[in-house]
Amino acid sequence: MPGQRSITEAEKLAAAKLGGIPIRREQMAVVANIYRAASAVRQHLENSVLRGSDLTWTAFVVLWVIWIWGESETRHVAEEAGISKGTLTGVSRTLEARGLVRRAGHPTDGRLVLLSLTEEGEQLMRRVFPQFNEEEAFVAGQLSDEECRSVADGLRRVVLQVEEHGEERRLALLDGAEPAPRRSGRRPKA
Amino acid sequence: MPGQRSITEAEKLAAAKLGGIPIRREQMAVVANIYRAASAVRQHLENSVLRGSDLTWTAFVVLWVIWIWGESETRHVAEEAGISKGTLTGVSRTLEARGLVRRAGHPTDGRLVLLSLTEEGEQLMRRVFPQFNEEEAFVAGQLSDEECRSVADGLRRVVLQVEEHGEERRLALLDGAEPAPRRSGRRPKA
DNA sequence: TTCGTACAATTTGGTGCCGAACGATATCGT
DNA sequence: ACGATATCGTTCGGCACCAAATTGTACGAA
Repeated sequence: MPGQRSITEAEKLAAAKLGGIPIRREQMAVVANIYRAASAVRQHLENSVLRGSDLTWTAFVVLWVIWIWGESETRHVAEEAGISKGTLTGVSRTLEARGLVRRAGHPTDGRLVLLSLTEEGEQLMRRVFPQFNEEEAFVAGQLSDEECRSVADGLRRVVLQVEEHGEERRLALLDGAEPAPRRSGRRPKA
Repeated sequence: MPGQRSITEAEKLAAAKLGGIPIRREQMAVVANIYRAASAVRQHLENSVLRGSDLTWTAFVVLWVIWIWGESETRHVAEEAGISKGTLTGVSRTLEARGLVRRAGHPTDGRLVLLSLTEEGEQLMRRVFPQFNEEEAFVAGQLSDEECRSVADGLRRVVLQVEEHGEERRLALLDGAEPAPRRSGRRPKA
């Protein structure tokens, strides 16, 4: 994890490198710390409670979504879990092979697949989630309940900003230019 | 990205599933939103400024660290960038192949490798970082400067909590038991 | 009926990324 | 000197993960 040589020092150095071009310091700090915190939290949870049950972060999130919302269509699960449909196909099949998840076709629409927890999956979540939540409490241990609410609210506003205006913003930035291909992944046919 | 069916509803459902076992709601919300925000921000930045320069998030972070701190030993870069040493080996070699990074042996300690930016790498950062920072400002657009500081401070406390007490906490949780192997990755020899 | 279009999940190609094992170098104790 | 030990960076095995291509199902229009 980050050595935290202090972000404000980094800002000064960045400013120097740019020869006076102004930097949005607060916004830079918030983004940097969002990412640091996410890595730290994920790593802590994986290495404490999740590994004990042989679950990756993503696998746990998927189980959690199905647990909470009940039997759901895969595209909804993928969106809620924040992963692509393709990734979910693999993860859900792994979980099915381990007997934690059931995959069933939709009764009337043959295109859909419904995911639900098996009894074993339910038991797992009843056992693991309290431990998970306990560690969530640990990582947030330096924040009061009120501070947690405040931070969570600020982050929610960031998520909403990207969800509501991100696409439009990206289009404006490109301004007609082709979207620039991704380096990795399957190459476009054309 | 997440459909945000509302976290408070999720809490109620989770509470119901646990039959009255109490949940640390605020802490749960803060962790969930840290992760949602991190994904949203990363995705937005990758799909706007980074793809235009054919950089992944990780590659950019690595370049940024070297740019800010100057020629550095790889283990420091890895820690600061929040990735493992093994990952850095691959990333830095890719960047070297693209002419953005130089890799040099340490003059007196033969085990070390020093990373620095080439002139081309410097130019790239002078060009890309302002765009990057502009998008950082965009994603934080719904927060005032003061709110940014407050959120960043809260997140910093989370990071510090994990850095300072995470290891000890994990050991206490295991309480003597073997650390439980990871599902993926190379198998232990024993 | 039979297209064509829309939309579902899956397959595929390729990088990201972690952590155990490994090989090379440095350092300390004797 | 010289082996034991620590500490680099690298290699390697394997899942995560995205986005394009593909395959399969549904459904309205001709």
